[in-house]
Amino acid sequence: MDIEPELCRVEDALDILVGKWKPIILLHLLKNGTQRFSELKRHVPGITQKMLTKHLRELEEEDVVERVVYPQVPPKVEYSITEYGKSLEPILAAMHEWGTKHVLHKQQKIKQQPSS
Amino acid sequence: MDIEPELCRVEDALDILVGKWKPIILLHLLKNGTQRFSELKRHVPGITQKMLTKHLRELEEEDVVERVVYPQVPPKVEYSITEYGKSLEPILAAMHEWGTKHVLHKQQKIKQQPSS
DNA sequence: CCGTATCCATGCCGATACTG
DNA sequence: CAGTATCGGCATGGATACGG
Repeated sequence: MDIEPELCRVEDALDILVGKWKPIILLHLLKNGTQRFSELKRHVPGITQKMLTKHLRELEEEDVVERVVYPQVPPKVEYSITEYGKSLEPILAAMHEWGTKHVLHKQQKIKQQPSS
Repeated sequence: MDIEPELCRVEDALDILVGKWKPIILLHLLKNGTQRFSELKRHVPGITQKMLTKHLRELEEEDVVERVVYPQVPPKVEYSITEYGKSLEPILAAMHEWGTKHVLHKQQKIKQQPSS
């Protein structure tokens, strides 16, 4: 470990990952491979079309996701993780492991703070 | 790998880490141990008092940082990482490694997009 | 089916001034 | 020294309606 804060390159990855639905979108694409817009929308419950479009565009801009449009009626658009995007998986994995390991901590806290 | 998106626990860690100055603050506390408010302010160039206070309070709220006040004049307040907070280090390390490994990718992009 | 456009609420963050 | 108070800009994200 022992990361020099001055040379810290932590922000770059964070910038890509931050966004309300971005992690889940990426995990879906990582696990299930290529997905259509409507498939993603179904699998990410609660997300609106606007946000899904926006996040996908941003991830595309970062070269993390690839977008392929099939010029046909009705339209068909497929999204997939790029090789570059796959390099983010260790980070997601680290966060996921941390999250599963520390669910208890969170539950303890809720006990301490009795609801109104 | 192969994280089930449905059981995804990625957001918890992310919520703690997200904030303009939080990663650098944590990195400093991890590397240099206990630090006074003014020390942190010096070592995090550009941060305002307000943001430093705010972020530290939020990290404290998450049990990631501990705050110790010495009741004396002039005031002295020391901050340090908790054991729980240290568990975040692998995540920071993963992001840092990713960042250093992919600086080049970013530079390539800038070349492709000639400035105005 | 895969988007845009618009409106709007909230929150993050900076700048600045003030305090025990 | 270590904060708090106030103001204001800007980005994020939700709701909804519309379009090719």
